[in-house]
Amino acid sequence: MTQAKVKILSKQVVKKMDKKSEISKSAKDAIVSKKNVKLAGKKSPSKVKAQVEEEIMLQPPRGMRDLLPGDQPYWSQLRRVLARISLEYGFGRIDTPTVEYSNLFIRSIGKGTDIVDKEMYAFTTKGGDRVALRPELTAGLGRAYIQHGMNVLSKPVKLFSTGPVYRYDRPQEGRYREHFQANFDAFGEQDPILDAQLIQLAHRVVTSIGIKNIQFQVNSIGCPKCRKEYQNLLVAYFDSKKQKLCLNCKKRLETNPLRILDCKEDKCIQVSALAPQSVDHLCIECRVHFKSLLEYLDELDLPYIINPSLVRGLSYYTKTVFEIWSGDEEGKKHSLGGGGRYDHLIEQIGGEHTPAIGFGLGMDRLVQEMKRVHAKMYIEPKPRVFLAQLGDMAKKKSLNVFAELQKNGILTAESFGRGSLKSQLRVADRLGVEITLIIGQKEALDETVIVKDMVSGTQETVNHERLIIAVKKILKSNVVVSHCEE
RNA sequence: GCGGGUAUCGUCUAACGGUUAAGACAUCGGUUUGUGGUACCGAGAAUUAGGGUUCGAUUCCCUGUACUCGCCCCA
Repeated sequence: MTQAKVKILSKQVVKKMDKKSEISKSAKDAIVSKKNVKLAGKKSPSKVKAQVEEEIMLQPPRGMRDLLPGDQPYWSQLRRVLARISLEYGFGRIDTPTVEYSNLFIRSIGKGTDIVDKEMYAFTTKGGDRVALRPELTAGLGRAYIQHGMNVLSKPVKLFSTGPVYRYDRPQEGRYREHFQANFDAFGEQDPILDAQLIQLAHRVVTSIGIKNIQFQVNSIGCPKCRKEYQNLLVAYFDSKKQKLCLNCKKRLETNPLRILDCKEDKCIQVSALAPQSVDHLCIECRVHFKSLLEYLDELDLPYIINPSLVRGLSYYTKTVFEIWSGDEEGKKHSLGGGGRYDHLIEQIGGEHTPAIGFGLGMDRLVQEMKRVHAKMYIEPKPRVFLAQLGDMAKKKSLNVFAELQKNGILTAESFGRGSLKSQLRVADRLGVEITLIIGQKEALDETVIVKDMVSGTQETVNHERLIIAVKKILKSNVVVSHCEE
């Protein structure tokens, strides 16, 4: 942002604030309440906070949240696992923009889906482009695949990506308007062994972060050819039972009849139970594909069930679809991710025919599960040395001493803003460091440092040049703390 | 988008319609000027916002907001 812009902006803010405070002042005067008497002479910070909150919003927009330092060990652990496994399975990392043209999503995910019709963060830019915050990762990956001519690479082209995705949904536990997904996609291979391999990969990720009690649900929704025939059958069936369906499903009969199978209304479940199932109406090719996938899965010994009503909300899927669920002690199920084959997506958005398969994992939900099962997590290395300073001259020296320690690989904590040695030692003690280095007026003049062993309480004064060696010597004699807790 | 529940210091919890809105934990400072723990002392810190009922509202009613649960949908 240019300086001029900043100036204009801050002017506007000031103006706005003046206006607001005027309003609130007059409103308060009008009331002449006892509360004001109470407030007289005492500036209530809460009122100030409320006012600021109103003006600049001390909260992110709905459905957005902060991932605080306390959460980060879980996220680090998850990212490490993802990075390792993507490498093992030969997936190359790719990052695509958060914003794409709206049409990309409309063409790929499909009109009539909730994601596109109701949940997209779509807007028009100043330049008049119709764009949207990505509601999922696959569309952007497909676009990048075509744009960069990845079809010339040796197949399958395996891509791994993580990042935020956006859906204008009603927030709930484990559901946010901005959430993070990890996506694995393989382009250019139609063999069902890929389907099985991706499910295996998903299983490895989920179990590697310590989540147990996983179940895969798989289904085949066929190719455009057999699905069309099946869909006709289904529509005919539901049409005959139309009066027994819920209002929503009556509409779905026109727009997206497959989704009726997914409806949670009792009466619809009853009707769906007797409906023709997609697995019974697959064409030969799709049936063979599904059958061999199941054979691979049996071979892998993965916990899976066939769920004939599994449909998924994105219309680009063909043949294989699957979801990953975890269950807790109370029998509640949590959806962790899902995916499937999308053999026609690439040509739908302008590429050559490219069979492909992929899946997404909800990282927020994985973290949630990690917390629930108390999964082991990555422990950041803790500083084992504290640097304390006393007096102006020492304070000036301390920055350089600090930098020197870090350069030598000695992770050091400090609290330079504090004045008294007492309060600094208190911090050092709380941090549980093994050594505290003290520089006072005298030491600053003599070019020395006091090295205090926090365990024994003994201390010695050493010359500047010998500082690093002396510190390392004490650290080495102490028991080395493991960085990763098992 | 629809329905239910909840809302007090940073966190967790108190307060028959009348209290200076209390406590614990956490934070910061101090207990003689250059040494940690404990203890002790002190400080800052809240009624989600706006209306209404009432002599008087944290408490009762309405509206907004946020969170939360279920639905819808999804990861």
